[in-house]
Amino acid sequence: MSNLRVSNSHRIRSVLEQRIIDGTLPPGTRLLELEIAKEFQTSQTPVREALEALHMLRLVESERYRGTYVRGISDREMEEAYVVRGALEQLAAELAAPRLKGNVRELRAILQELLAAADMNDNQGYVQHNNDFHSAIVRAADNHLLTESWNNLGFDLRVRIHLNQRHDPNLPARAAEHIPIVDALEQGDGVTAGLLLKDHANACRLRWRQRHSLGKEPAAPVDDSTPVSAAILS
Amino acid sequence: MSNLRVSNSHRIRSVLEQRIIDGTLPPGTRLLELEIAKEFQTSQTPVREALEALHMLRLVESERYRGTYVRGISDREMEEAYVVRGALEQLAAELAAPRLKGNVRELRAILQELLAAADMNDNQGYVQHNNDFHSAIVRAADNHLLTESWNNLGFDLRVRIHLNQRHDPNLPARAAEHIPIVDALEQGDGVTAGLLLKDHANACRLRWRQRHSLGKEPAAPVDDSTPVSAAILS
DNA sequence: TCAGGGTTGATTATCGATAACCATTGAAGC
DNA sequence: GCTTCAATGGTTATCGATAATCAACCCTGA
Repeated sequence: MSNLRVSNSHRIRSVLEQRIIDGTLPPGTRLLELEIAKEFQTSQTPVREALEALHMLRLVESERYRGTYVRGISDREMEEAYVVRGALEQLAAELAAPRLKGNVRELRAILQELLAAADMNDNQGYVQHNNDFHSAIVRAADNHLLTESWNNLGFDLRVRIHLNQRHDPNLPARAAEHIPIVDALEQGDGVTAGLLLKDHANACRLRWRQRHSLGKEPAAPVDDSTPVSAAILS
Repeated sequence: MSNLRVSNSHRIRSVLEQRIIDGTLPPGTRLLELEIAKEFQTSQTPVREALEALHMLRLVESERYRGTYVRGISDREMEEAYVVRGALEQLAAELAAPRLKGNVRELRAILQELLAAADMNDNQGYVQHNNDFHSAIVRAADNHLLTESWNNLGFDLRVRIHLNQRHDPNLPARAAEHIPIVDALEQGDGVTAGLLLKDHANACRLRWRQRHSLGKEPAAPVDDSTPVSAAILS
């Protein structure tokens, strides 16, 4: 094999990941190790490693001696992810505020791109910049485990998967929710920024529910606690 | 090979994990695939899978073509973990409260064992029941992703690793902190329980700092925000 | 003495083949 | 017809060997 800078397993992982995201491999699709190995002109070994990695990303499921399948992401799981994300980002804002006080140049730049993408109704761009925005705040918190936990939610993956199905009809309004967050961080007010981020995640969750599980499962609300920030900001 | 109910890779993973935890394999130890394979009478393949799993647990580090090493857990990482744990458990309490209201029999049972272990100064038991306690609350939140994020912190592992070095000198006092948490949950007051859990994590973090990095790194505080619950409970 | 570059030993990454395993099927017994 | 169980086909789990890669060492020439 020629000079390979990335391992075979990594290459296979990337391709399969992309296919799952763009819907080429819909949920339920069976992933046969030898079949994939044949396609990528490799042996079974790197395929197994790639599948294991996808398993960690929760993109596939596997059963011993039974095989590996593409995993669907349920509306319920999506809602759960929003709830956890809200809590993690609230914490991130509180930790990041001292560092970002008077130093939000990068954040504002991302915000501009986000707003521009929203105005042009550019979904792809919106998702990208939105992820950059939240990621930047989390990284600014300077807590490696927090960053890793946030990444492990695989939120970008989830969103990109579902984006190929249905997307938010009103991107500009959604993008505008990010403005006061930057303002609060610029002033070093982490508590307010945190509450705004939490509310933002919750709002996204509710919009998600409206668009997908229209009125479904009202018996088991995931998190309908009162948005505390409403009172603070009024 | 005889009738194996668990895979070789899983068996190897468990043994190595235990050795890392109990200090048989101290941080920095190099893990040679073929050497381990020889010891476990297997080929390199299941060893590789085991090492990959340990890598996901952040117990080892590996570099391409360079090998795998046992990873140390720094005091800083330990503090980071406490901060994230506090946020996740605060959320867990809020979500779990409706479910646990008037239904904390299991929690109280665990609490009794926890208090008993603390009184007997039984470290092993304390760690076990303490983990059960927090785990029970997280599971009661009925949010799979939250549970997984919490598990991914690998808190039990971290504590068990460091437990073999130095442990909390006053277990009963620490155990007693759990009592008001159960009380709040029994009344369905998730907000209070959440704040108590957050404070509890923070207190653990500060005790940790006192015992380990005595007065070190005062320049970069991880999270010294005021414990909000103090005001609420007064 | 020292810098550069090829060589070697050690180790991981990958391979192709085999063993272990599960679900299904179909025949035999009831 | 229904149940039981052994044979079968398809797939994963594991194997032992080879290729790829890296770091350290040893030359060589200045």
